[in-house]
Amino acid sequence: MDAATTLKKHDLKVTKIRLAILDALGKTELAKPYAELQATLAEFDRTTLYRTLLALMEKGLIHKALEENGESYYALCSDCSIETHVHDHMHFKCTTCGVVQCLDLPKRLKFSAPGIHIDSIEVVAKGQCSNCN
Amino acid sequence: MDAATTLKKHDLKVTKIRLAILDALGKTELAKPYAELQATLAEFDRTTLYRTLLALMEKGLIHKALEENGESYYALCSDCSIETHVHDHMHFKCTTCGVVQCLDLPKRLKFSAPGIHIDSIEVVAKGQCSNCN
DNA sequence: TTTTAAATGCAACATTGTTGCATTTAAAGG
DNA sequence: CCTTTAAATGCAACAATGTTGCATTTAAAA
Repeated sequence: MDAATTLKKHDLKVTKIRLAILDALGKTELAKPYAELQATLAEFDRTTLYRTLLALMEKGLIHKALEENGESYYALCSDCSIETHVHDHMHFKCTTCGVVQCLDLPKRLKFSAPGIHIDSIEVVAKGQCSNCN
Repeated sequence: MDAATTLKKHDLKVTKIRLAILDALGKTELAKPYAELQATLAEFDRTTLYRTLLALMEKGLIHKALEENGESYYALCSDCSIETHVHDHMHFKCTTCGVVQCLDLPKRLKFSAPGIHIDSIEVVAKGQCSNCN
């Protein structure tokens, strides 16, 4: 499914910056840092970028994969095309080259603690990617 | 062990703001958001707070428990008194009242993925705390 | 083609991060 | 208890990102 169709399916108008963001994130399976997105999309006002990222996140087309030292990394949702918005994956950051990617989790994690009710779990792993080790 | 002794053991001079930060974080087992720390420690310059938090993190007395929407939550390290700096715990945020706390993990987590080498894993869970459910 | 709600661009301001530098201070040594 | 000095602090300044209001433009429905 192309980006324009995806946007329409999520009740979002097809606009230039929305196509550009999906294109920028869609070229690889990797998460992109905000600064890189802003540089790539420098032709647009940064307020528009800010609001567009919010809109795409709200509709479940993209997600914030990692937030580290004030820098946010964004990635496409692998399940863009379906209704429910689940994340059966973890986020991995290579501490050598800096890439951030989404990895599948073999099974859904379960944790528990007395008295608390857990709705969602996020996992962030750090180490060396296949290019760096 | 009191805060002054803890500072000395980690080669940090005993200063007013360092004692104040350890005191602010030490009253409970909960992580405190940066804004709250800054308000509590308003008598100090925010640059000093910034550099002091860095110093305390570098020496392993405190850690950043969570970073969410640009807000960082800080907490004491439970193993302040020992040499090695390990975190066999997860971070939990109550989506109702907003509290962030460190919870023990029953066992050390292990993940693997083809081609990559994982050094560390962080887990962030969200849900309702014991007061809110 | 017309209409209009939504999207965009621009201005403005808040918060946090970050560095340089002059001043103050903790604490070691005499 | 003093002197000394490396470290800590406060202040100024700037960068990056988050956030809102409002006027203008535009996607897409009628």
